[in-house]
Amino acid sequence: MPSIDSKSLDGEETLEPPSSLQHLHPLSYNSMPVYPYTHVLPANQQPIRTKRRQVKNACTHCQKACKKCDDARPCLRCVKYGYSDECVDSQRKERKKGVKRGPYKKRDGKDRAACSVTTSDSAQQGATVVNGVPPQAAANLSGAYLPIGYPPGFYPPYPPMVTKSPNGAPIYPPPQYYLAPGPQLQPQPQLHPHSTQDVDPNQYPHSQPQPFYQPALFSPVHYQYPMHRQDPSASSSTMTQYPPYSPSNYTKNSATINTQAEPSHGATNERNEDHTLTGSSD
DNA sequence: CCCATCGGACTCTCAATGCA
DNA sequence: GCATTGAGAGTCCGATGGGA
Repeated sequence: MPSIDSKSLDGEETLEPPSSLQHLHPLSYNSMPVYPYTHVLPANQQPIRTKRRQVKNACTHCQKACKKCDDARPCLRCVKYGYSDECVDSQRKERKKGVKRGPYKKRDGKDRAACSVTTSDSAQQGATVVNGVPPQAAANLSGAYLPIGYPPGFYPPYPPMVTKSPNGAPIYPPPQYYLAPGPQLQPQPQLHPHSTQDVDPNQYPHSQPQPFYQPALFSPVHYQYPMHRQDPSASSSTMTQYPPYSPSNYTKNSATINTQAEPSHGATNERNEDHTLTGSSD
């Protein structure tokens, strides 16, 4: 029985795909890809560390345990530990208002120049953001260190343009890539991390990155490749509003996810969340 | 090996502030 | 009105220790 790699849950190591799959995708387990994709950087350009990414709202269990959560409910950690039913967003305190802040310090020109194209955070991390594109993505745009399978320009703007609808749900731009089925692999028995029975549709939706690196565990047996839309603006001239997450939006077979159709969730996605390649746009 | 705990570094959010 | 700033609030890394 395969189990969810606890390291990838708590130790933040990314799931290592089978060696034969390592060229396919380097995403971390939880749909929150870490950029830059350090495995494609030359050794002398390996960043000290990548920027940590946070979910908007950790569930109560992860919050209490100070462990990494994810946007799905139940989150992976709660699924693993059997807290699926209790996996709910933690309450956030209202931000204080009316706090006086005093006059702002003016940054000198040198500082401004030093981070003219960086965020304060990325400057801290030594990661330069160029025109809204993460550093490695920028390199990819120029054709350098492009991971196999990623066409130039595959990466979305960083952060992605996300606006909010009147009801507060985030609105994402239409994806410019979709996933095309790749070559069929050896058929594998349908497995689920927690059951040999049918997957409970209320369980964690395993529709996100699995096809890229754990086909043996999750099936389908097709790899998928990101393909550029012929005409993104023609396919959807407006921003796409994502419905709130609902387990019914998922199926146990991620091959059935129509990555060109209305995305299945994303209402809780971070503003600067990278897009995954599985079409759920989070 | 797995899990719980937790200090503190890190990240994100957004009201206050400043400027055109 | 919009951009910038920076403090508050929250996340979660990583070390540590206990139990099976």
